[in-house]
Amino acid sequence: MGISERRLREKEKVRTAILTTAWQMVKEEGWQSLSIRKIADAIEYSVPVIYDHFESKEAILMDFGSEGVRLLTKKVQQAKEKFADPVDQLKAMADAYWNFALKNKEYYQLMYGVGMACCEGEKGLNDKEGFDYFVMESIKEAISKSKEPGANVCLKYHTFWSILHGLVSIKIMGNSPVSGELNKMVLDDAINGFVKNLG
Amino acid sequence: MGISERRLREKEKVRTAILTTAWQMVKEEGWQSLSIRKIADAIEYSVPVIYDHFESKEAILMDFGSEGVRLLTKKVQQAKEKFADPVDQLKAMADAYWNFALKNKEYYQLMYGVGMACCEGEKGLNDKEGFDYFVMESIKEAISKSKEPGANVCLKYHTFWSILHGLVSIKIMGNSPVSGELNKMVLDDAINGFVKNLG
DNA sequence: TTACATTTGCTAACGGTGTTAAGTAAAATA
DNA sequence: TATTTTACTTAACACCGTTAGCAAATGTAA
Repeated sequence: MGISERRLREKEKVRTAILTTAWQMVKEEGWQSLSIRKIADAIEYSVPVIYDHFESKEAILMDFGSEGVRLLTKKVQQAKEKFADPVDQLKAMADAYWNFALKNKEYYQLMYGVGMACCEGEKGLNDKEGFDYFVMESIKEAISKSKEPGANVCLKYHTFWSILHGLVSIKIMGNSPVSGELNKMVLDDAINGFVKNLG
Repeated sequence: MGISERRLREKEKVRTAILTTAWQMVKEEGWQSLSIRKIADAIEYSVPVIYDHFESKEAILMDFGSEGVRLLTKKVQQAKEKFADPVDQLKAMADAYWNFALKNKEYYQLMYGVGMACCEGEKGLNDKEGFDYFVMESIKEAISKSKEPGANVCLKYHTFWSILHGLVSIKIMGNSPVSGELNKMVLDDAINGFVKNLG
């Protein structure tokens, strides 16, 4: 009796439809204008059907949030793996982070609440396990080879991340009268300063 | 005939009541739960009265946004004036920025869209004239005394600002498992790195 | 003082939101 | 065939920002 299997498959189809429709809307009109009712309308089901698949609107957002974290982590890891030297790794990871954020503005906004309310308090930046680990690994290695091998790795990681997040946030909010080129220069300048300051 | 004056005064009183009530609500429950209807209820007027004083809800937000910019600029200016050396000025301004943001989380959120939607596109970071000027002045002076007097002031300013904004945003979103102390250390570390990298 | 005009504030609505209770019709099970 | 379960819908609840239309109070002019 593959009936229940078929049913499960069809249920999964609806779930996927919800997510792809929602994503399309967000890409077209931004997070602001995403609504349960519009999704329901687009997938040609009534509103409560959505609540059979997601507990709330926020649950849908969290789904995208996790996806964003996954994608970012992967990109950063791939960038890191291309180099053996820890400083090269840090520079590559910074670049990867920057590229991800600008190519996936909507993900980044949701993940870190840039210009929007995101997964209130609970999640957000927490389960970024992966990014922090990859970066700290490289920092630790770089520090151990430096003049100050006793430097605080966690502190340095936070500095690194702050620089990246600040740059990205400002760029995404789009009020900086600065061109994309200059922005890339700012990134390189900031990361160079960071690396030099490692010792 | 001071009648129209009295009327103007009373109108101003209502306007003030709207703003102080709104601010109190934001302080207590955050920007999310601010609503025109709740304000009307609290000031004991009907809803349309609010539209006699503000064109829209966003106009109220913008009012707070301008106020925030004014306050931040003032704090930064005062911090700068305490020192003559440009590097000391930069450090003092960074501290002032940091302190303002953490003591006035709600203002900062509104001004730069941290964890919320703010004055869409139009304003936001733009009319920050003052902060950018003060910082660039110090940077210019610091650079002229340095080994690389030809460095790009605008680029350096953006690096400076990115570091601050990143740090503040992460702290405000509250997902960093980092104590206030370490955060202050991160700030000092990042600004030190920035200054060293000026040349 | 009367007649008109302006201001002031209200009620009630429009169209939107997330969420849920209650009911129907179809399908699976006994 | 009768009963239970599932899938799905309609309709509501309680909000939201915004605005049209109206009543009462006030100011101005004749």
